[in-house]
Amino acid sequence: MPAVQGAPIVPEQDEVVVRERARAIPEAAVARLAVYLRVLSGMVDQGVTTISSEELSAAAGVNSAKLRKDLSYVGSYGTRGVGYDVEVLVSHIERILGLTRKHSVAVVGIGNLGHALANYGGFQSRGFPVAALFDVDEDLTGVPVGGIPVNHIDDITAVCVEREVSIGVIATPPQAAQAVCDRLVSAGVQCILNFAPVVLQVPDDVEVRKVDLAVEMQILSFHVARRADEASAEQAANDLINGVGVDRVVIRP
Amino acid sequence: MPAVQGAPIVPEQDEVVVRERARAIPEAAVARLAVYLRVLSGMVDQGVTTISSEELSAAAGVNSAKLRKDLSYVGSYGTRGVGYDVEVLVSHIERILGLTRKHSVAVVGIGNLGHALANYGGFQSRGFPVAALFDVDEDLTGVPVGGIPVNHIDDITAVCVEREVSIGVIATPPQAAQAVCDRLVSAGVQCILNFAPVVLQVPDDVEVRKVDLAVEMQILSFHVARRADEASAEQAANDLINGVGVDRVVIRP
DNA sequence: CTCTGTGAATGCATTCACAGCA
DNA sequence: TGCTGTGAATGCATTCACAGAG
Repeated sequence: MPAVQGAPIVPEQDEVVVRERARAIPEAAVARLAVYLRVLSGMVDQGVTTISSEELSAAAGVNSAKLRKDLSYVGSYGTRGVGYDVEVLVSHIERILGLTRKHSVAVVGIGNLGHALANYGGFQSRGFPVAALFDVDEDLTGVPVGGIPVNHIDDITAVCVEREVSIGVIATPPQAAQAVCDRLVSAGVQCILNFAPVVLQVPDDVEVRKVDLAVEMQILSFHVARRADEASAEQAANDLINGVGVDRVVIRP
Repeated sequence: MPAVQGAPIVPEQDEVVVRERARAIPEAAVARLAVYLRVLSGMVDQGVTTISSEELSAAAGVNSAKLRKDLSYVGSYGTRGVGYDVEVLVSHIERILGLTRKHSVAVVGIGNLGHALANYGGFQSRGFPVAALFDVDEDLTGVPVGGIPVNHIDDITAVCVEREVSIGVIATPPQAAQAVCDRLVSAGVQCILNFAPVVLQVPDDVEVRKVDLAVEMQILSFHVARRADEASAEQAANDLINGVGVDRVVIRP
C-alpha cells in the first residue's frame, strides 16, 4: 500500500487517509494574517526590508507571541536574532491566503451600498477586481457605475460564468437576499460576502461571510451599557458604605 | 463590613470587592444575541408569540444548545416544555444590549461609503439615528446628505457634545483615520466603528470595532484556495494509487 | 546575547447530556 | 412527556516560557 504521507491514522476498509497538505490554520489566525499582510505592504512602501515580531505585532495591534504563532502556521521564514524579511513574508502570506490567483467580484444590488462598493478602490488595489454589477431594476441596466455597466439580475449566471466571478457580494434589501444567494450559488459562485441582515442558507461547499452594520452597532452598545453599569454600581456601592471604615470599592471583572 | 453581594473573593486591605452585576457575557455570545434579536423582531412582525429553542436556533443559523446557553446569560425567561415568549425575550435582549438608551451616530468622511452609510436606513430603524456628518472638504459643509447637513471636521467636538453622539463611524481614507479617531476620542466618543484599513490606537476606555472589506475578501480567498488544494490533493492521490487495490482516498481535515 | 519557533499550560467557547420544571 | 437551563466534558485559541539558531 502506498503510504503517501506517513499518516498514523487508522484507515477504514478500502480507504487511504492522506493528511491535509497545508497544516490546518485556525480561522482566527487567517483573519490576522490578512491584517499582517496589509501592515507589511505599508512597510514595503516605506522601504523597510526587515522587521521583528515585536515591531510587526505592535503595528498590527496584537501581542508578539500571537504574531509568531500565527506566522509559524505559514512556515518558518524568520531569522533568529534578526527578524523577518518583509518581502519574503509578504509573498508567503499571499500564497497561503490564495492571493496568487485572481478573484473577480460581482456586486448584486446597486443601491446606496452597492454604489459605494462598486466605486470602492480598496477591492481593485488589493487584488479583487469588481467584474460585474447586477440589479433587478431594469432602468439601471446598462448604466455604468464605477466604470462597469450594470447587468440585469436575470443574466447573473451567464455573466458570472463568462467573467469568472469567484466572489459574490450581496448588497440587496433583506427580502431579496436569499433568492440572490441561490442564484449566485447556481451560477457556481462559492464565496459570498453578505451585507443583508439575514441568515443565508447555503450548501456546505459555499463559504459565506457576513457584515451586519446594525449588529456591530449593537455590540458597541452593549459595551457602553456594561461600562455604565459598572460605573454606577461602583458609585452606588461607594455611596452605600460611605463612612463605614472602607476606603474604596473595586469592581472585579 | 457590608457584604454588598456574597462575594467569596479575598479582599485586599481596605477594599471591598463587588461582583459585577451583570454576569459576564462572552463576546461571541453578544454578537449572536444581536442576531437572535433581529430574527425575533421578524417573528413579532409575523405575529409569532412563542418560539422553541429549536426553531429560533434554526432561523438564526446556530445549534440549539448554543442558543440556549446564550439565552441563559440573559436570564431564565423560557417555559420548560413550551419555549420562549417572543416579546419577553426581545425586551430582555434589548435590555442586555443596552438598546433602551438612544445611541446617536456620527459618520466621519462623506465619500462613497460615508454617503451610503448616511443614507442607510438600517441604522435609523434599529435605534441608531445618524445625528451628524463630518468631512474635511469645505465644499461639502452645509450640503445635506441623507437629510443631514455635513459639518466641517473642525467642529467635531462641539457638534458631538451638543448632539450627544455616542458612536463614531470612521469612513475616511486610511491616512486620515487615526487623526479622526483621536478627535472623536477627545470629543468624548467612546465607541468607534472603523471602516478604514488601519489599526487604530485608542485609550483603554474606548471600544473599537472594525470592518475591513479587503480582509473579508482575503478570508474568502483563503477558503477557495484551501478547497482547491484539497481537491487537487485528493485528485493527485487518486491518480497515484490508480490500480493498486485501493478504492478511494479520503481527505481528513 | 537576541529574537524566532514551538511544546506545554492556561483560558474561552462550544457541545454534550441530563436534571428538573411545566 | 417536551423542552429549558446548566454543570461537566470537550475542543479551540491564546499565552507562557524557554530551547535553540544565528
